[in-house]
Amino acid sequence: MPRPASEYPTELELEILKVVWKQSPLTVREIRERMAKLGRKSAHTSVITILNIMVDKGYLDKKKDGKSYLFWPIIAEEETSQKILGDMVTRVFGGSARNLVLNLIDGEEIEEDELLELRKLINQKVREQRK
Amino acid sequence: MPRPASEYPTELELEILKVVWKQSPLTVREIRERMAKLGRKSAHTSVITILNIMVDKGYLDKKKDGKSYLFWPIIAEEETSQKILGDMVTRVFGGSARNLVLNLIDGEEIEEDELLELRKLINQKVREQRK
DNA sequence: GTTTATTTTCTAATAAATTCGAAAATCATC
DNA sequence: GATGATTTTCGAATTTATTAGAAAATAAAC
Repeated sequence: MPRPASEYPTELELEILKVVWKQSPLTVREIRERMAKLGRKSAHTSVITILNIMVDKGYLDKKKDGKSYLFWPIIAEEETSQKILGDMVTRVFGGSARNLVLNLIDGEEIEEDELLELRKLINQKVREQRK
Repeated sequence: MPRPASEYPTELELEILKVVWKQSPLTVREIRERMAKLGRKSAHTSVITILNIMVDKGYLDKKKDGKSYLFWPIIAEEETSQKILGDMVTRVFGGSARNLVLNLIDGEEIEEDELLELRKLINQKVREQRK
């Protein structure tokens, strides 16, 4: 038994999702154009193939519109991100969200103003939970 | 042109790295035993194959010891986590570490005491940066 | 209604990731 | 130095992820 299928969108699928999360429904042509603009150039048929796989996987839905199809997402961005992130917490950080954030603020990824904003957000969250 | 090779350890490679980060050097047999204990049962030859790939990729080094080889990591856990995490910030959260943490604390992943500890850690980091 | 442009369907190829068996090599032991 | 146990080498198979061309379908335009 080789590699199991990913439980969440693959890299390419995520790029497509980002496009349709921003605006939808879109035709294949429109999705392809937006992907190209983001630096990912694929043949028209390649895009169709992936889109149909994504429909099969339950990430997108489609309906005929004249000669072509319209596609739109049926999974939400926030939940998808959460799933990917949750998997990373488990796999990379041994299940500890704390360790993830620790690693994040130890890297160079994050600036002081972002840190201050995070502190504010955490305070809000703590207050919310206490209600 | 299909999928490009991953820039950081794959899922299985990461499992093996976790084993050798914990203790090393180890023989194939020992690595295999520890993986089995963690729920990942593979044939002896499968483990060898992966280990040699990991040596090729520069994740591990090995040296002969009697009839068998000893393996140990030559990449650090923290840097590896940072790389994976950084890629996720880019790909999933549009480059915003802030958005990642926001998503994390909005999920159910995190308890109040962890939140409080995070706030403490952020305060420490802010103070450090100001020095 | 035939030509033309666009779109989809169908088929297939390629590389990465993962898997492992048969055979060869190695070392210990008798 | 033959026997046996363990280990590695070598070759190959399988599935996912990604890619795209040839042919067929569709709608528009003349």
